Amino acid sequence: MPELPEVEVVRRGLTEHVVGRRIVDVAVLHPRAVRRQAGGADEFTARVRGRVVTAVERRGKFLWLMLDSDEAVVCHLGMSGQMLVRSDGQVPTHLRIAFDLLDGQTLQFVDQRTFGGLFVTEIEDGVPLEVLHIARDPLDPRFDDAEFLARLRRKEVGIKRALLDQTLISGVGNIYADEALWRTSLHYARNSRALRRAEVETLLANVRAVMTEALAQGGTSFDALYVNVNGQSGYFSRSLDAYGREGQPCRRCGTAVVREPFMNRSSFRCPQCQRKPRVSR
DNA sequence: AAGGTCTCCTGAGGGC
DNA sequence: TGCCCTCAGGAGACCT
Repeated sequence: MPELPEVEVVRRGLTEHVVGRRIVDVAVLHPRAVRRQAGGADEFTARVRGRVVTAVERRGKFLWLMLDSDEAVVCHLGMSGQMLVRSDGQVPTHLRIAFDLLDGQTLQFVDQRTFGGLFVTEIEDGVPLEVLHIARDPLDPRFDDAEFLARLRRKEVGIKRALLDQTLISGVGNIYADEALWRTSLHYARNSRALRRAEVETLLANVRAVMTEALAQGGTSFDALYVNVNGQSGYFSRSLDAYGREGQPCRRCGTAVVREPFMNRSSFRCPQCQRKPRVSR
């Protein structure tokens, strides 16, 4: 479950269901799920077993469980990861890691494609070591708009690439990048250096607005891969204006939305409202 | 240094 | 029914 709103839905669910609970045992069922753990599954298990979860935090698409050892279990959901809390004893097909909680519930990391994963690490300044290089996300009150603008001007990069660069601004993925660009009437290839301050401010306001609206609706789910900790889907997909709307009329001007290859995936835009820049300045 | 391309995986859906 | 193709909410490693 990838972008910020979907990860935040999971964070809130975990806060409700696992904070204060003790992890009595943990089983790693697929080694790829802990490939970022030095020492592998044995090390992961040793550092997690017996610990109490004290908080669940997030930066961008990274999520972590704080432990009473002052270490953190960091989680990235990748393309298809889920964190599920259940008490019905069911074992999903792609279960990769299972945490047995003292209260009888099971916390499951389920991941069809195994692009996601978990690892235990140390905390520095409140953030796991491996998350330190990730920028604050736009819903973080300490996100610095002026610094973001300054960094955009220090480079010459297409604006969508910049939105997807987790070291510049975190939490934005392919869906919300396309939605925010549509709302701002910007083409994805607009040069970051040439954007006016007001355009960047409007873009940031739209990133925040679309993510806040999506969060209120439980995130974007196209299928059962993207669900909250109870297995329920969000319903923001019905509110999308650009993403996935190839051939359908732009909700602003009626022109058919186009899909174009971009960074080995797809970008959706209105060819009328989001004109291709003539030159990259 | 920016921007292509490929890779890691599994599964769904379309065309024939 | 099967087979082959393309595609998917991420992201790091190469190459030019």
